[in-house]
Amino acid sequence: MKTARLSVRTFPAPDYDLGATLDCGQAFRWRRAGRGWEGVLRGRWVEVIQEGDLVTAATVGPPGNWKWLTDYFQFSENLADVLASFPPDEPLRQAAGACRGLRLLRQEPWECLASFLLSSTKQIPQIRHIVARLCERFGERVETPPGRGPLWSFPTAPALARVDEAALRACGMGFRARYLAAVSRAVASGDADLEAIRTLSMAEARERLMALPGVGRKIADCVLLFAYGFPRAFPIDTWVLRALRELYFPGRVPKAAELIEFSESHFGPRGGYAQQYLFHYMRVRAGRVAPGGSIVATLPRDGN
DNA sequence: AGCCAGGCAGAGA
DNA sequence: TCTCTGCATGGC
Repeated sequence: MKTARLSVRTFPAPDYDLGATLDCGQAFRWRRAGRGWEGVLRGRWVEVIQEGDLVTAATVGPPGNWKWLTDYFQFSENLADVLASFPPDEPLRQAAGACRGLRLLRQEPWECLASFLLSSTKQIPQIRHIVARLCERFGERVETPPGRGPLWSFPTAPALARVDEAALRACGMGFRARYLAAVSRAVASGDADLEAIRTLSMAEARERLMALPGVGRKIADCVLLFAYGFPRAFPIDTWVLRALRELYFPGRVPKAAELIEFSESHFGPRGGYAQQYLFHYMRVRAGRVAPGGSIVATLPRDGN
């Protein structure tokens, strides 16, 4: 048996809280591994460890130019610019203070779409569990270093299109199986072209996504933000809904349409980032998640 | 035991 | 255009 060859590289990652970023509910496949995290990117096992302003990544086999990894983690995004783009209101000041270093990833559209299809009225740990079973049963085994894993790639759309709906349901996804089966077939057949969506405006891209069964405004906005990188996409889920109501409209209950309008006009060109800060802030406040992975304490404090 | 979870779609008003 | 409800499953 040939021994896997490990490739290692360190990247500068200032103002980056890797733990919070991987654990905040935008991606569902990362798990703690010793001092770091391990997961699968583009069918490839990856481990990432943060030490201060540096993130060291390890993978198996030739890594090429590592673009597949740097695109995903968006290390070169300047967080100070993002925070400076936020409106200077008190809720966001609190959220930014509580979630230092929280980042948006840039995920692959298919995995992101399929994962959020499974997310409706599910708690984040439950989504992780369903996705893990889906990968284990229908993904491809990924090469891992000795003593690590096993891990599987996220199953492709054609792979899931071949699976019986009952087998999907057996992963614990309940009524969402019908949607996942239908969307898998649409993507596998080419009726839905996830790559072509990259070239569209946000409104057009949202329209295409919402045409898929089981994809409404919220799931579409998650994919627009987390996969396609539309910076103003602002998914409003139950947590963000509560944040908007409690923090921005105390004392009355605005309707959904008014909140959507507010979210589009108030939060600026990086509204999606603001949304993720509010989301994470609410969950931290409620004790649903640690403020930032175990690593947050090693982040540099630059005063104020 | 009953309520809620990173919602959506269809029905009825 | 709106509000209401059923949908599977699991955690608390």
